[in-house]
Amino acid sequence: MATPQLTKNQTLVMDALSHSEGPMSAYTILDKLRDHGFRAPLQVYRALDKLLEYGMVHRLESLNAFVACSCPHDHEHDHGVTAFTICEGCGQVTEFHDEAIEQRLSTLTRAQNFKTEKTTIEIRGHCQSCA
Amino acid sequence: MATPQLTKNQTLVMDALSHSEGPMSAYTILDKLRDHGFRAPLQVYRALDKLLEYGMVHRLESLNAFVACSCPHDHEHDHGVTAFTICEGCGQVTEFHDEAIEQRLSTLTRAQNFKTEKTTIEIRGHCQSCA
DNA sequence: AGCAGTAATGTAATGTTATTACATCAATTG
DNA sequence: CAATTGATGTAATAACATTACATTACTGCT
Repeated sequence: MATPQLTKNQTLVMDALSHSEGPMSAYTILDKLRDHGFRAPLQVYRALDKLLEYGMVHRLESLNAFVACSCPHDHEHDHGVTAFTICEGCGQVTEFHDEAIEQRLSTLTRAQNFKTEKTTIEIRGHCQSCA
Repeated sequence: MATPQLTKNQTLVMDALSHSEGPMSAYTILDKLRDHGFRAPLQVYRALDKLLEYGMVHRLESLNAFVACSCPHDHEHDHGVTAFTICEGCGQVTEFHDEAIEQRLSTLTRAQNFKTEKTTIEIRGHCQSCA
């Protein structure tokens, strides 16, 4: 998917996430952007929907929070399954991709004739520094 | 972990989940149990916390909902990583376990010196019937 | 320029999920 | 039986997300 030109609100939300150390909730983003004219949650959620669609942002289901995609390159092609380690101590989130896991999940879902649309893999624990 | 004797509220919540076709939200459980004297969300959440701890119930992060564990036997030992396919059509949830994925995740987290506490794997899509 | 159609935005209200705080009751034990 | 601990009851509030509707901005066409 080619990354389209972002709108004003999308750009603001993307910048907020990019400059953040870790994941942010929609309401945290909202608060960060009040100075830029944001007033309501929907402004954030609408921007996030698009950014998720473009693959520039990921949603962390177990945190109800969002992070900028850590892949440096553009988002023109799908990166397959994305997985995360999430440190309970410092909040650090590390994104990774693994072909072997992807293959294995594919085999398993295929065996049930299940058509995968989105895969969530989130590992909660403690990072090296916080262990 | 040995499964302890369940309290009244825990039993009610467990029964509600066991007899349900699919996952239920905490508030749906609450509504089902009003006739049995439930009045407040906390009664449900407290019971769920224990049932999760005992491994008798799983939380589906991507749905904010809960399902009874499908393992038939008691819950005295850990089953390692649990994964789910979740059909967007009919809501059917299938629990599965795979040693290969577990091993691979273990290798990957070990490489970052990450100490895993809980792993979430949820695959959204469509089941054979709903494809 | 004028117009129509579409995408983006603004705002309010509401719906859904989860937790905090505090009081009470019940079972166990020394 | 006092003391502790675990379970429960209740109210209030916090946190996360969506619906509905009005308005504005952009695009393409004549």
